[in-house]
Amino acid sequence: MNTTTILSALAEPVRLEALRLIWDGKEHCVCELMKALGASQSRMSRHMATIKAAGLVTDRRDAQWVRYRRAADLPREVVALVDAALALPVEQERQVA
Amino acid sequence: MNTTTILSALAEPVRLEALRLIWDGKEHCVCELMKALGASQSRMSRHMATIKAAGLVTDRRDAQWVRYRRAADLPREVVALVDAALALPVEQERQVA
DNA sequence: CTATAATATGCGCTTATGCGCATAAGCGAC
DNA sequence: GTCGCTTATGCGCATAAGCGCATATTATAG
Repeated sequence: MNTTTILSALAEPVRLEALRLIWDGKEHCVCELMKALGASQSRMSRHMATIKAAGLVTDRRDAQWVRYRRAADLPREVVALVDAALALPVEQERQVA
Repeated sequence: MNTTTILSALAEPVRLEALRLIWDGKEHCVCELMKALGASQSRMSRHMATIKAAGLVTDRRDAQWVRYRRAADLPREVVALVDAALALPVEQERQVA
């Protein structure tokens, strides 16, 4: 459990919005998240890897899908941090034009 | 008020520890912080600028010192976030040898 | 004025981050 | 085996972040 790693994982709009979706405790595949957030496949996959490396989610192979879900038994301090981050205003992605 | 900017400001050990010191509401000069955290002068100065840009602290000239203090009237969601971040374990800086 | 102290900043450098593209890998259906 | 779908990853590139060094800036004291 690494404080900076967790905070860095939160400090990116796509990752934070992915966490918002995942925070419901249900399973979400990468394809769902990438569509919901408008991210490319590789981009989404790597962001999920970052969130997973921070320990905030777990993943599970299910046929051709990988199901991500909120990690169980997270320390309450970590849950409080993520909750607090999700309480901040949503950010829009920078548009190109 | 920018969510990612705030989270990025927290996602660095020296900045987070500086915030811990500053979070007491009292004024702290850069020289105090750099000594307390073992950071060089320019490093500390820039980190404080980052925290200030995120809106978490304000500064004030006082003779040759610049006094930083926790920003007043922060939205309660932001205060909750910083509190939650400060509740996580302190990180030690990577030592060279 | 000079000297000293505290802080900010321009510069160059190194490293980290984020991205798309292409491809590999995993899995089910056939 | 092949095909199709989903996900991960190697690669190259562009940009951002972080740092030290030196110097500029701001202020006090004498």
